[in-house]
Amino acid sequence: MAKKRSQSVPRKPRTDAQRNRERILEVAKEAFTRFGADASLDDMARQAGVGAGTLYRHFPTRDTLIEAVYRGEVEKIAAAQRKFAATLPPVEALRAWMLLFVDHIAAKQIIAPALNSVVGGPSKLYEGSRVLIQGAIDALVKRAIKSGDIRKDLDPFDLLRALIGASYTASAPGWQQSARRLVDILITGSRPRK
Amino acid sequence: MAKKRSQSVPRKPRTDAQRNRERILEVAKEAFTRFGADASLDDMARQAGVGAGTLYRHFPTRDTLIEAVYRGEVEKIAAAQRKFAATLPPVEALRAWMLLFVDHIAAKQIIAPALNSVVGGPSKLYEGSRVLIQGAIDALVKRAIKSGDIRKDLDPFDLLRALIGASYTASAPGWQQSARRLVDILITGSRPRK
DNA sequence: AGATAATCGGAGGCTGTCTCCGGTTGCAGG
DNA sequence: CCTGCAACCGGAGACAGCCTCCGATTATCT
Repeated sequence: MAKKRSQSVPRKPRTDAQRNRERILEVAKEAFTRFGADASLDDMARQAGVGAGTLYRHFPTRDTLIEAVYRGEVEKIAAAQRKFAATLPPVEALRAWMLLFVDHIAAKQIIAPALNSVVGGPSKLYEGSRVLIQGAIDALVKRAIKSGDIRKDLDPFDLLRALIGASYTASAPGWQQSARRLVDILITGSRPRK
Repeated sequence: MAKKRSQSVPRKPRTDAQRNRERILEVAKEAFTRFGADASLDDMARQAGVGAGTLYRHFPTRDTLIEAVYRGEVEKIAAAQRKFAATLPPVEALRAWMLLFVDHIAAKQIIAPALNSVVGGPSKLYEGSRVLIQGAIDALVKRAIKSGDIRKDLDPFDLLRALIGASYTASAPGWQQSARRLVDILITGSRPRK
């Protein structure tokens, strides 16, 4: 009775499948940032040297592919929260994180559309990412509230919504300064009424 | 030599053309709000009882159609600015207008994508609307600055960007309260540093 | 009414999405 | 090693939406 994989253990994926999956992800990342969220999937398949069927088996819908591509990005943002919280005073941590958020989002145009669901749209696809992002800003806001720098009744979501707006318009010239100013306004507006 | 329309005067449009144009606009408004910005144009043509060719002659691209549909909405928003400015104190006028903006935008999902260009995206298609919206918020902000309720160095665009974010996420439950809170935060954050 | 110019609308080319399935290839167990 | 099975591969093709083209139709002017 050494090994028996009758049905429970799904068997480890074949190496070629794994390789293909990664090639597709690579190509997709490139394609999405170049052509936006509606780049041709068939093209990506061709460019990754696989058939369309393979692509669609790995990523049944466009959304699953997008999600897979930008999951890494989301994890970076979540990780940054921990770093900022550990090294900066509450308000500065929040500010730094908000700026980073806008930066990263803006860099990858893909994400913006997907974020709709992050903040509560109908699709349940991005649930995992939603949890990460929300957890990050929740922690930062909670900390800033505790230190008395932020109004007690602030809903972190409100800030998130505004940030998404900023990222949507990130193509416009001078958006970086604008984003910085917007973050300032938001933080100022979130301080306790004196 | 009574009338001569050799080439200059373009001749008034045929009544059937006019009628078709309006039917298309009606159907398009409905379709866009129901299915979002990428509803099928061929479907609209069918539903309006015209051929695809007719639709595309009236509105060469999807964007021109969108613009035509939401132009009315934009004009309403611009008009409201004048009303508010005439009847409310500066800050309240600004607040009221911002809320109205989010409301109207949210009602028509179509607009959000189009607004990218309003705030300065690459497309020149929505130039007219951009001018209207920008003029409105400029006037309100300028007035509130003059009355000393708003920081002198505030860029109206910054507010606009945040509002667009709010409208993007307007499908989420409770977005109306969220929008209201966000507007409050923005206004508070825009007051002069004491 | 007749000429003229604009409009109508559907057929059809094109492109992209997604499915289906025969052929192929890696992965155990003998 | 080698054999069988399960999983994977990939391209053909059905389908849908976008947009164009052009013969037939209809309004407008003289």
